[in-house]
Amino acid sequence: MSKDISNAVIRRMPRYYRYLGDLLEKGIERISSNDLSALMNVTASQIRQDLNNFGGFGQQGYGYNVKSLHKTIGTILGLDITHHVVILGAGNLGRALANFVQFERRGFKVVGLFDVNPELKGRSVRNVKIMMIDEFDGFVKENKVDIAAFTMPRDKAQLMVDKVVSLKIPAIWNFANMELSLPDDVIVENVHLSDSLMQLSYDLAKRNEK
Amino acid sequence: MSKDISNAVIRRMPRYYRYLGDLLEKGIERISSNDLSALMNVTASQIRQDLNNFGGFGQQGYGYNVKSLHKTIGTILGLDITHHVVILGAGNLGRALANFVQFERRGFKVVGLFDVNPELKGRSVRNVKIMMIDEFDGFVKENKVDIAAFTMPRDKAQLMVDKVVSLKIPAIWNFANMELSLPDDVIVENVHLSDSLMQLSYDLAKRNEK
DNA sequence: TAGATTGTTAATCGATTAACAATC
DNA sequence: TAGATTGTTAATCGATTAACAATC
Repeated sequence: MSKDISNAVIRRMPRYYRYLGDLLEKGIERISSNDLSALMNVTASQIRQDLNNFGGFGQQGYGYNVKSLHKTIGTILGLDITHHVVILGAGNLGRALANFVQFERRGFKVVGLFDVNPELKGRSVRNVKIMMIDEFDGFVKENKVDIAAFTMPRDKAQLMVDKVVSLKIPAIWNFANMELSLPDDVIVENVHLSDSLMQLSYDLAKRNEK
Repeated sequence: MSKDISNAVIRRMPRYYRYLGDLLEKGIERISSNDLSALMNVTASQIRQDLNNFGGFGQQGYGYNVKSLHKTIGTILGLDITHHVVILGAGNLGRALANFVQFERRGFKVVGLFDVNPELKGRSVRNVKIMMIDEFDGFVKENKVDIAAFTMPRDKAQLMVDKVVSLKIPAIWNFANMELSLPDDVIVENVHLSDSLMQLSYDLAKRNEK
């Protein structure tokens, strides 16, 4: 039933989810597209269009039930499924991700942390032992792994891509500041911190220009 | 001279910059929009349109000079200007950012790291001492600060927003998993790791559906 | 000069917004 | 029932792609 929903829509879903989560915490039961639009600074029309890609979740004259909409979007995003994550690179960034509490709440379970630095061997982060990278192959063969987070230095990244592909890990969460070349069936989600910084830099430059 | 270039275009500039940097390293002197488009998996038309927003950087019959285009895009993005950054929250993520080498290469200089945890007091990361948050006001009054990176826990974020606004720091690089409510003249660049994870989750769910 | 490739206009495509009938 | 608000169609707007004359 994948009607191929546009990426622009998908990218907005986590934001809806976040806002609905906040409303839920505040104990708000229902909300109209109009009120939500004021809160989120988008048009009510867009909210209704977006949600209707997945089905009619609202009710005329009432609006949307916060709790059930939140849950539904969670399901759409696959947050009710547990994903097993390995983190490749146990430096500050890798450890930050391993400590990231949201992680587990959203169904992402860190099952392994790998590094090349022998000093880190045996240390653990939130009950996950840091292993050496030469144990990686064996580990993946023994354990289900859905996502490999790339937090190693840039120069090790392409090498690990090849490993990940040959081990048939379906998805990569890429923090290495480079474009990974990959077969089409591997899912990649890039977090280019460097690009984000450049955007900030541009905005500052434009501001000063005025 | 800000003709208000569309955000879609701006968001693509860092990627061009990255590719051109790679080409430069490989010693490639010139490239046509056509060759670059094949490399980057976008249309040649889009490349030419994008670049022409800022001026005619190419030459008919020749293409684009890699080195000068790289430099020009760097200037457009404001990478030749030094920005002073404070990191608010010296946990793993804050320390990871402080260690981020790209950072300084792009004109971002970490001038201060702040935390509430007294155990961290006096420790330093890449020659930047960790200070206590109560020293923050004084520090900002003595030093130029352009960007505050928000790497503290979510519940401290809105409090720090108020501080940043009253101290007139122009920009926030936000890693806290929440929407910050801010006056319009404060620049914010959000890095919602949580959203990125959800996107990944969605892609995995869709894949499994097939 | 001939060939290549840009800069730019025009055509197409897709995404957003507006409007309103359906309906709770 | 009357009022509110959705779901959805139609209109608009903006972004991408195609095409080609200009020009190096």
